[in-house]
Amino acid sequence: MDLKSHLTQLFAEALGKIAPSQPASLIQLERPKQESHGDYACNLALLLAKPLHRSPRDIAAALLAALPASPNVEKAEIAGAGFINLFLKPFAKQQVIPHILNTSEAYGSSRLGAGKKIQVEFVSANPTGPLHVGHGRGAAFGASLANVLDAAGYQVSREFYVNDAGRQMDILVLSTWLRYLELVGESIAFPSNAYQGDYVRAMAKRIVETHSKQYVREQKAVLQSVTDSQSDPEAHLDGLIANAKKLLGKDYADIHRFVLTEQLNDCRSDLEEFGVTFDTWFSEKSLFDSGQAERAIALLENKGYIYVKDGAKWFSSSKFGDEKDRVVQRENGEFTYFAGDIAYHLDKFERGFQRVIDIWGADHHGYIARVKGALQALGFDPERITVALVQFAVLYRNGKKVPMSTRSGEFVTLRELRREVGNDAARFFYVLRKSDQHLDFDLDLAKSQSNENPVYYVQYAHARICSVLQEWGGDAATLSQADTSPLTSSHEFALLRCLMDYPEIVEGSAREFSPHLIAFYLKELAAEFHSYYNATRFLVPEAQIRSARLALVTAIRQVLRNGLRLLGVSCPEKM
RNA sequence: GUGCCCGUAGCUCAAUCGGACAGAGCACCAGCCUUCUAAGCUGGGGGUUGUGGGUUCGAUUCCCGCCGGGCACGCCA
Repeated sequence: MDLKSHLTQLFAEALGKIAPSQPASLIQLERPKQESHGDYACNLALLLAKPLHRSPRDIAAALLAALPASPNVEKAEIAGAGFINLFLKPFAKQQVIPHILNTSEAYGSSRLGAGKKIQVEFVSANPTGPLHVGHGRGAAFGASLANVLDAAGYQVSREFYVNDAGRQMDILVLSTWLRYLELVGESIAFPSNAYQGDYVRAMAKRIVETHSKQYVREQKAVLQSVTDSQSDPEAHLDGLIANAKKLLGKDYADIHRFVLTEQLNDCRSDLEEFGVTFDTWFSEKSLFDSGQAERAIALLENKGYIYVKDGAKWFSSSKFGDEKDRVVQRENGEFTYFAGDIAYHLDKFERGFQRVIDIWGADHHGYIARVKGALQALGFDPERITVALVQFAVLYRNGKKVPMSTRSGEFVTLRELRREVGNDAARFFYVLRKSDQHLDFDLDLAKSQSNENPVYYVQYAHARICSVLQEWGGDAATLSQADTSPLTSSHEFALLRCLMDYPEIVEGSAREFSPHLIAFYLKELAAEFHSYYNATRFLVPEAQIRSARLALVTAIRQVLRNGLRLLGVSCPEKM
């Protein structure tokens, strides 16, 4: 049993003696901010004041008297309004070192998730161009969160929803085809609202190389009865797309497939290099091809939540907390994106996930109510879906905001960012903020090799420890047997406390879906270590003291490794 | 206009499912390398937590009003 559970048990026994009718679930132990308040504080007396109609300090005194003795507790005292503060014996704190050294990479893992199947869906970018720095944040956040949930004992599945159906893909196909026509000398004015990026030209070039003039069509036919781009740019695009489909026929499907494959491969390798991998790449298009969308809408229809208006089918989402009803099938028979999402979430639950986490860009927040509503209508508990909104990352270069727009081709890609600041800095910076906060990503700061850069600060602590152990030259495996009783300085107690907290940090991070807690914890642990390092020499002649200190720093190194691994950041041994 | 998110030190951000005197980093000032990595450390000044109420033994945290910022309000995806 871990220390905190042991202490909680003590209070449970005391509570049983003085107020047997009160539930033990009331008991909460917290880490006081202030050192003089001990190692753990319990507010049970304050919580009992009202139901017992007694003063908190009275109750605290009774609890204290009923508290069983423990070999781990030095003393317990009443403070403030009625807190009971526990002070641990040094031995109880020092024990964490052999515990960490024995459990190594498993230290911090827990059974909070109890093996439940949980799915984390993230990035899910349109495969219509390179990932940009906004996607990078979703990727870093999602990957870290998935790792944290994994450590917390969930059975985690990482999924990427591929938006391979719909108009944006058609625009990309059209864009590529138009660039292709340019290359083979059959130029048609390139619409300003088509995809402008160089990657489109690159794909066109590949098509020329592999298919020569196979996809050339008569200029006049391409522009046949297409709306003028001046009067209505969007209708202009749609007209061109319609003509492209008609003129290219099966060739259109080939280009579509080629373009999609290219983009997905690019996306996949980009993310892999970033340390972000997925178990499943789920195709939106497959939901429509397989009839799953149709089936999902039919299920809703059977339950009476679908009606027809203006020729379209509507889902009564307003009955489930949405502002208004939403179209699921258009007048022309096509399903909307929303229909796909209903089918997709239904599929998630049918695959047996108890919990589902959707990580979306903040601009999708209006979408939450309708998706949860649809699942509720289908008979599922909407609480099983958690939507984590990730605010946009705004890039700053030379103190100025970098403008971004995918369509205009004016954006900084995730690749460029990674090349510029490195994977480690990018991963760490992205999760250094709560996900629902705007992120100002300062490029100059992230790539500066200075102490302003938190990722180096944490990695540096790790490298320093490696360096010490190398200098020592002994066998680190023997340190788990070391006598840790000499560790009694204030620095050492601060570090022991920090190390003891790690499992709770991981649990809290999992419970609140907040990987940033790991990043903040690591900064704090590194700070405590650097401070200790400067104040204390480890490789001292006295064998007992030396072993104790080396055992401590080795335990610190282990926790730094465990935490950095959750964030997908490397642990260099030299810097 | 309606809905959601956010307002904390000069700047960028924390604050343990309501806890005790609100904490870090940067910037600024003053110090520390003959030692295991100075990408480091030590010390200092910095706050009416946007604002006005309410609930509570206790509020940065929960509720309401106002002010300020962001996002969303399509048979787009």
